[in-house]
Amino acid sequence: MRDILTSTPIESCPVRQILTDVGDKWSILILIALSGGPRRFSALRRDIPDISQKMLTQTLRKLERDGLVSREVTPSTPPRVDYDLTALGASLMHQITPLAGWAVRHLDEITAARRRFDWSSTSG
Amino acid sequence: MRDILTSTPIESCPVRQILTDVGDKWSILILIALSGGPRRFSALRRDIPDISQKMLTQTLRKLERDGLVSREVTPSTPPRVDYDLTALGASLMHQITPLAGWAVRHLDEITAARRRFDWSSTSG
DNA sequence: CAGCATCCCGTTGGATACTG
DNA sequence: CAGTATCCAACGGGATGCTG
Repeated sequence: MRDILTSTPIESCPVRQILTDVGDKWSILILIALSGGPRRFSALRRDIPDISQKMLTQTLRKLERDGLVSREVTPSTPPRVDYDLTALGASLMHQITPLAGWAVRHLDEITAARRRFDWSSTSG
Repeated sequence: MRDILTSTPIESCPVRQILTDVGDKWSILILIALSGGPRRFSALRRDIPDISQKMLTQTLRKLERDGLVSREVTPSTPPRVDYDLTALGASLMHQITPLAGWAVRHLDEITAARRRFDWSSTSG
């Protein structure tokens, strides 16, 4: 597996592509919110209280561009926009879920490792 | 699942923690390189030609701090440092591998979606 | 309601030079 | 060989104000 690193340009490493894609500040939170079912723009804002309107729009556009999220506009007044996971997005979430499980199970371990590291840097 | 978004502070979402951790520019590439077995600093530089020495050091330190990578110094002249996955790091990679498989299988689909999106933005 | 446009700052990461 | 230190450019992302 190691040879894929040198044999291909960095950018084309598929694992890296999706991790940098979904590894930004808001993408997974949006995907998690949408995995509960379709959701309007304003509903997503309530789901993720800390996100700014700019970043929600921007991240949704990116996810739509990647084919992970669908966007359906109802041109009423006021306008209404529904977002949903595509089949591709849902299949990605099926991969993320076990990873989430791992994260939950091992978060304490990571936190403990950090404490040990910071401690032995400070004192010993 | 959606309620974990509002019921907890953003930072404590475990999925997000590991994704922002491993989602930076170099972490996974290093973890992939190390999943082939222990590796010296200079060997890692060769495995990942584009990485700067600064970022290799920095990222290795972070991974070590998180308990994902071990660092063993042999104080000879010239010095020798061996890096390896810890048990925790290896178990994380067991989660990443299926995700990598997904990425490889669906990369074309994502690329196609992007082309469609960019095309319909430009013209029609 | 669901955006877009602008300004601005903090962080990430690259280039380069030096060291035990 | 395996780092550390410094400087600097680029990008991500927050705050604010305006619009169909």
